[in-house]
Amino acid sequence: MSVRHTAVTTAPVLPAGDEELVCDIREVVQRIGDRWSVLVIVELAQGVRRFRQLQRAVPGISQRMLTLTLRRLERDALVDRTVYPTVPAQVEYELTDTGHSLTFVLKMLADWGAEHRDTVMESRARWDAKRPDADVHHDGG
Amino acid sequence: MSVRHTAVTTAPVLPAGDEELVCDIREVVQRIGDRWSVLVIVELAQGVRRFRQLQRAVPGISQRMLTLTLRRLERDALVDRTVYPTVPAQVEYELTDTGHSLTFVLKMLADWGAEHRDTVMESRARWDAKRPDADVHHDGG
DNA sequence: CCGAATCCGACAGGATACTG
DNA sequence: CAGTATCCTGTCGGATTCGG
Repeated sequence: MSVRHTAVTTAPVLPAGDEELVCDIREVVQRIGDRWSVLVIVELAQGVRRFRQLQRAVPGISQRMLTLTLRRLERDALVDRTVYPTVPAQVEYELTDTGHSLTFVLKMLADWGAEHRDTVMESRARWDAKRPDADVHHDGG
Repeated sequence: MSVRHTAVTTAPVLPAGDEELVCDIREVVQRIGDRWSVLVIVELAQGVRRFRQLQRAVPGISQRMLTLTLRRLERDALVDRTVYPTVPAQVEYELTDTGHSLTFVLKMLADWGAEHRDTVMESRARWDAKRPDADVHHDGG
């Protein structure tokens, strides 16, 4: 049950002075760092979904944000949108190959999160207990 | 130059109905999805850094945001903070083992970004050309 | 069913000035 | 050097309403 096998035992993963690399990370994180993109991608990773289906599968998302999120994903070639000219209209969304390739990365994130959640949570609790008045989460309240 | 070797050829990476997994992804992405955390982590991946060193290494970050970012990272046990009672004060920041383990994940993100940046950018350009008036990036302008 | 348009609140984050 | 405190703005995202 040791955790150390994930700790640093080898070379620096992120080489110094590689601005492009830093830039790439930033772009990706910023892209999927919004409130809903990841949740929509994960749901679409299961297969083709229609609009209402997605809205039900992602609790709390508004119509507006679902639309916006899907448009952005479509714009970035992560999601394909197919309109069937039925009445009423019917639209299907599915991940592109690029979008699917992202799910591998998301899996890595999930694994890291699962492995270190306890450590993070405990540290967080200790920090909050020691500094009850400091509010670092957002602006200085 | 085919890109298909990264496409989906195997099983679904993200199993259906795994709420915990989804939750883990969200937490991680939300945590490092802010404007500065990744940049600070990448810089600290090079080694121990002092406050001013970090500020110079991360162009554009304000004192306020550097402080906030470092506090949050410290709170989550991703960064260690060491104060030397010299005059003037001197403080050193370094990644914890947990923090270092995150750099592996960031490397994955960087690799994905590097590999798919062209695809995304081209799609984005095409989308914008086709819908010049639609502004999906933020609120409806 | 699938959206677009409008209004509005909350918060992240920048600029600046001040402290130890 | 290493922060803190205050003010202010831009942007994200929710609620609601209307259209195809």
